[in-house]
Amino acid sequence: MFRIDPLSRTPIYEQITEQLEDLVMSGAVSPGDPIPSVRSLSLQLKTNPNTIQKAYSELDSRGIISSVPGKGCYIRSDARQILSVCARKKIDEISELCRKLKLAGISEEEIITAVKDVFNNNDVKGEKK
Amino acid sequence: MFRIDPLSRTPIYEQITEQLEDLVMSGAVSPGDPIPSVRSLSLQLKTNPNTIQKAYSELDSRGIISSVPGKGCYIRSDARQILSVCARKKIDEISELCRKLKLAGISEEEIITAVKDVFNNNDVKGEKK
Amino acid sequence: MFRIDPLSRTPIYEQITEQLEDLVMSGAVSPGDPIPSVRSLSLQLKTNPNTIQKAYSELDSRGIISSVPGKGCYIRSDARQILSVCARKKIDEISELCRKLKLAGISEEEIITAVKDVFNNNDVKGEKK
Amino acid sequence: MFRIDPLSRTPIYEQITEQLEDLVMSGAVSPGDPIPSVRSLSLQLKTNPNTIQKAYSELDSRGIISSVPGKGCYIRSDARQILSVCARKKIDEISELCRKLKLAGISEEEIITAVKDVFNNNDVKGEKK
DNA sequence: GTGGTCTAGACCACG
DNA sequence: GTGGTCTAGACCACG
Repeated sequence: MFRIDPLSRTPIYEQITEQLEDLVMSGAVSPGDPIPSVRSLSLQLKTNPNTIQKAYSELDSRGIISSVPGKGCYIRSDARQILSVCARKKIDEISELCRKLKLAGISEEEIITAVKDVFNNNDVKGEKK
Repeated sequence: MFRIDPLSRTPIYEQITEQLEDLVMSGAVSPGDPIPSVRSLSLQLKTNPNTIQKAYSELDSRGIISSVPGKGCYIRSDARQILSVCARKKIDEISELCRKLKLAGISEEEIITAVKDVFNNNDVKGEKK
Repeated sequence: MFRIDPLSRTPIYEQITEQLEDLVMSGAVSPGDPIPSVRSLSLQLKTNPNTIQKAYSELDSRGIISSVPGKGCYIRSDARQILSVCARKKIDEISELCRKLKLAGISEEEIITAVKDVFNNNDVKGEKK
Repeated sequence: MFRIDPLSRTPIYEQITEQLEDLVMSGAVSPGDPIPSVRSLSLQLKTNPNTIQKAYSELDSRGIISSVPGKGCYIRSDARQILSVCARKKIDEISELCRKLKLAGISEEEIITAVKDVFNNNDVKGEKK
């Protein structure tokens, strides 16, 4: 379910939150679905339980998951909507990157080609067509 | 010349390097131009001189500026070329963001519109049309 | 692992980067190997942690080591290749020294003998034959 | 007589000492020859007189020049011999560089070729044949 | 005045 | 425990 790179620069807890959010958005997990317990996931990923705990707390505070004491964690019903709203903020990030690319002399076409590539292909992350 | 947000999670020294690189790419500063001395900038931004020093060292090692002990720092002649090469990497960042937006159900058109907006307008950073 | 001369004019942090690079090239340390933590090395060498940090940051930005916050630092897989490329620049330094030696009346033979000595013998650094 | 690069990483005073030593070794200046006064050289090179003073003090303490108050500075009679002795130390620097190059997998032949190039050609510094 | 190095010590995020 | 950032303040070489 998760793939962790312990040597990555992005913190492990962040890799987890990011991947779970991706799973929610892609429909791989649905509202109401249970997610692994802190303990089981920490064993599976061979990470410190505190790290998993931090990831789950983060997701909880964002409204993505809900942890029910004694019962476990599950995806909240409005998880997708929340993430959709967040997604729009990423458009601003793209605009900001475009501004820098424009200054660097990169053409509009080159960027649009990159955007279209993502939407035309069912690329797995990082895969070359 | 610089605007620092001491409460941001991006380190102060990184805010400085980023902003100076933007100034170079936008043509606001040109090769050969002097940049503020470590001490004067530290006074102006109310940060520790070491923090400025770290930013300048970073820029020096990247080939953007040249620090001449006893004289000051200035923009290197090939600064723009170096940054242009780096800029291409930002396209990958855009692709990654697009992948997430695609999952979130954002349409290709919406993103392309945002890209075109940047290239069509002479937007000042952060300005709304 | 390291020998520091605090009275040398070459900065402590540079003595460290240089020695670690030598250890990589000599095969004394290998890709994936961990290197001492910032704190432990600072205690061992009786220097300030910031000085070690600076050395490690430098090595990180050169691609020799990778610093993983919360985990430690280790030798990167491509460390040797990077250093091999850098090594070629040292040939220019030798040419420059030769020019001065030529002016000083030192014969070509004498220098070539010195070069051959290094390659023929398994000299430990600084050992006289 | 001197060519100074004010933006170079090597201090101006060191550029001066180095160049004067080269002039002595190449025979361009001879024992007993006068060298420019501090004031005239500082005007000519557009540098701070203190910088010239520092260079001359350095050369004086090494026994290369002698300054006679009220009369000026001149090359000492034993200047060449002193520099010849110093030159031998440069062979050690070459050996040290060779050790690193050996570790980096650079061949003996490649280095010897570089050495021979210097001795076979009357290359001006930095000139390609 | 300029940049560069270093120490001492604090605080942070991460695991 | 780990590395990373930052401040305060000292001292250095260079010009």
